[in-house]
Amino acid sequence: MARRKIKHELISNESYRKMIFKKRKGGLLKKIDELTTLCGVMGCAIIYITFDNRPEIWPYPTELTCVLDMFKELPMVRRDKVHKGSEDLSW
Amino acid sequence: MARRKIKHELISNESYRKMIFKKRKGGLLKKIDELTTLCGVMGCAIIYITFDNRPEIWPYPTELTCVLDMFKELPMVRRDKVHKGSEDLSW
DNA sequence: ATCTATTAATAACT
DNA sequence: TAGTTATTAATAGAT
Repeated sequence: MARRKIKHELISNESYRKMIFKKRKGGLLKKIDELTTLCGVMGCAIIYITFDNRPEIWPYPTELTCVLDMFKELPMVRRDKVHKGSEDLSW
Repeated sequence: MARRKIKHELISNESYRKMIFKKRKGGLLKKIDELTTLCGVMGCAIIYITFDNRPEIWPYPTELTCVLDMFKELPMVRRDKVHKGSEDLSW
């Protein structure tokens, strides 16, 4: 969505990759904010940043805690479905 | 981004809200897929869908497990920072 | 479920 | 490194 299309593959140049990450990170956060606000759902994104070995969570730590707590409280049979992988990726 | 702008607030009509959710869910999944592929990071989105009481996780359950395991393995001092909320939402 | 007019996101440039 | 612009991508409303 810009001057040119970008190939759907790992960006080999590290500084360019980090620049793109920083830009798209903001865009993703905005999308999550919009989805949760418009549709009345709670949610977050968790990204594990391989190149500097730290995770990042959006939009809010409080929101994350809430969502993760719900995940922990799921009946085990449902969690198993997640861990084993279901076709449509949801229950 | 369409025929008209949409207000950044909860959509009151339930059937319309669900339609928008379904559409934007796909868009968000694509954005996550692009970010993780282009930038070489692992990540997922967790959305807790209030209206039918079930969570949904993208992109892959295996990916989720991996990311959540990393979260669990963080030193407690770092997890505390998340739970209490830091200004820039990352470590 | 598909289409399309329009807005939004963003790759390259500065 | 932050801001601008040409262009592609996402999507609201319609079909």
